[in-house]
Amino acid sequence: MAVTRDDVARLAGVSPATVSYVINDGPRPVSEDTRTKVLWAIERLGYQPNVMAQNLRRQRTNTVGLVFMTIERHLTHPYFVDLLTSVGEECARHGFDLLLSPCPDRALEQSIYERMVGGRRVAGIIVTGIRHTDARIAYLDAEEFPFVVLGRPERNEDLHYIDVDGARGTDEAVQHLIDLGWQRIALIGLSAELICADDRLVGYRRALERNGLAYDPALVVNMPTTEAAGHQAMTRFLALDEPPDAVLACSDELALGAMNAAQEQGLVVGRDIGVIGFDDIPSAAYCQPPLTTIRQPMYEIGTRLCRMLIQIIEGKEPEERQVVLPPTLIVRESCGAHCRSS
Amino acid sequence: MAVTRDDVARLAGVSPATVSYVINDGPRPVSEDTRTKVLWAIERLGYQPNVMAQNLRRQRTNTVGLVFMTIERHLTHPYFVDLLTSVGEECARHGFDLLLSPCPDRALEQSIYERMVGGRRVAGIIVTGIRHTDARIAYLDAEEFPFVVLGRPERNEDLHYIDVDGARGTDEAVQHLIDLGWQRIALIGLSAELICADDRLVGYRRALERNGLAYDPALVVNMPTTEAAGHQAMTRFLALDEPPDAVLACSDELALGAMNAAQEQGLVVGRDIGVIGFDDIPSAAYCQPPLTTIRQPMYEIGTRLCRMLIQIIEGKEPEERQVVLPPTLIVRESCGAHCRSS
DNA sequence: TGGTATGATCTACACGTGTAGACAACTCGT
DNA sequence: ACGAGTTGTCTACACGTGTAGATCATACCA
Repeated sequence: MAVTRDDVARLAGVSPATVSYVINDGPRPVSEDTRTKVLWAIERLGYQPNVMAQNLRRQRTNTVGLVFMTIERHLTHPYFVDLLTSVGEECARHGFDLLLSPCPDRALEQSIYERMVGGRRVAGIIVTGIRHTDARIAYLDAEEFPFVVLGRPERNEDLHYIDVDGARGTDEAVQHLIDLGWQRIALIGLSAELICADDRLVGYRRALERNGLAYDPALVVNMPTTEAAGHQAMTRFLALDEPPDAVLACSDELALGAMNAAQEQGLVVGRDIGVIGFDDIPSAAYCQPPLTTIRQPMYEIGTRLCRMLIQIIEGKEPEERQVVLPPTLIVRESCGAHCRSS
Repeated sequence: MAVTRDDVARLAGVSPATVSYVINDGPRPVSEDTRTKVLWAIERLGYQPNVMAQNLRRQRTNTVGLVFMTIERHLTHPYFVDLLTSVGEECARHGFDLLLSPCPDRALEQSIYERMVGGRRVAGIIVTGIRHTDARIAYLDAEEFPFVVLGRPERNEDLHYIDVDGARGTDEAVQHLIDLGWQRIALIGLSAELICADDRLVGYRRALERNGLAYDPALVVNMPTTEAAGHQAMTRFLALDEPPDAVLACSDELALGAMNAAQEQGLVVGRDIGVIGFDDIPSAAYCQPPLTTIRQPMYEIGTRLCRMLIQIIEGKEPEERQVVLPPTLIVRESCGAHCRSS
């Protein structure tokens, strides 16, 4: 049987309450003398408070929940691992745990959230992959359950979120392509239901318009974030009567697939066609040619998002409520910067 | 205030115990009549049992723990996401949750496990990235805590694990390279502390020996699983007086980095130098040239591993105890199969 | 010196559930 | 018709903790 608070109290010659006061730096003061005795007994017995009992008593778990879609990938893999890492580390810093739930089917999504919330399995939730009129946000709002959002929901007045300015990212990327002399620029967008897909389309159109280029719907597609989808999109583009001479893909995985398709057709990426990705995953720097891409500070986002959530859980006013971070264009070779700028 | 079992009991006109018996299909029988009334009341009130109270009473959480190293990546990103997905889905099938803990520093590792085990935060643990004389396994064994292992620990008589036959994978890959006419084959291995690093070296040497090729230590390095490391290793190889004409990398990310380095030097991968990777991550099929690689059935491994663990947690004898799965060589173009077989 | 404020500690209970023990109603064989 | 067995239900407690209320010693002031 595991050692309990009562054992510690007995060994230290104090009451169980006093042990709790020491452990929690509790609501009552404890004399230095007693504290020492208790700490000694804790050490001696190797006592660790029973988390299940603490949770029941506090009516709260020190756990943060995160649901991730395993179909229609809404986050690229490396990007997602960065998020997990940063969120997990920030949790650990505050004595929190991270509960992860994959969602293999949209139909199960609601029940997964209800399970987390209704069963009080977690104290707060990080929501990702925001969609138009997202039922999850309505639900969490109605339940008055603590949550923060990765991305910018539509009705967001009193929500807590951190987002990357996707429009700015695509705008800068398109401008960069235009500056290099590309004329007919296609966009491989994200799944249309995602709000950030719109956002990125906005930047794309804005840059075209500013430069007096026409917007051609035939040059825009929406895809899940996979190499296969990128390959498919590029193949389709190249079969057009008037194919694009450059492509902006809304994820690096899409971009890798697109580059591959272009290369299959004998095109030299960077010379015959320009390609830019989004995210700056590790392999972007090591593909051939190295991929120009729009970096998102994912690690930092995860950290700040998690800190925000924990502050909400603990009833404090979070230091930051709504953050929009700028992305950074990382210029490598796939956009043609090295062939064409001379 | 949340609705409790007592509320349901009151509404249904039965005792709280009866409600529990219905919910758990409990240790006592319940009449069909009563069951209906209780289920109606549960439905009506939207009752969900309080997990914290259940945990305390049962002295067990329905939670599986997984620790992952965030330095010295021991798993490639896509590979790791597959593991998370499959483990998470299998957990959900059994009503379990998945607790994830990143470990940013080897020095913290022990305390992370102690936190999970000692605080009874989880009911069982999945251990990955097994090292020589691994303290974690000794610890979990000593605590008699339920755990399963991804990979094959050294002293494994009574352990539960699932592993991929890495030696067989590297053996087949080297044989394939030799069959294609490559003569001087280098190995970019994993971090030397990993047991599977040894395993793969064994297969590499076995294939060389069988074909009468000398083993040259200058052609073997150990690296963390990153593109940067692969790039560095290849650069070093190519600077040798007698550089290799083919390279087997123990992860696809290493292979991508290695291909990139070779291409920087003007070599055509598949013609001037053969490259084979390990894992078959999604981008392996979409890099240029497409990467020949050794596929590991990660999704299946995660599923079976998790099922094994849950059976152990529930006190059943697991259906399988020690499994070694064969990897599969996926031939694409980076090995030169398309140039040289004609 | 008596009264009061303060600090340190203890006793006792609630959190919501699972289930053992008690008990009542009902079945069945003799 | 009566005891024994079975079935269905209820009452009561334990799981280990956090903390409010009570208690007690000590310090301080008038």
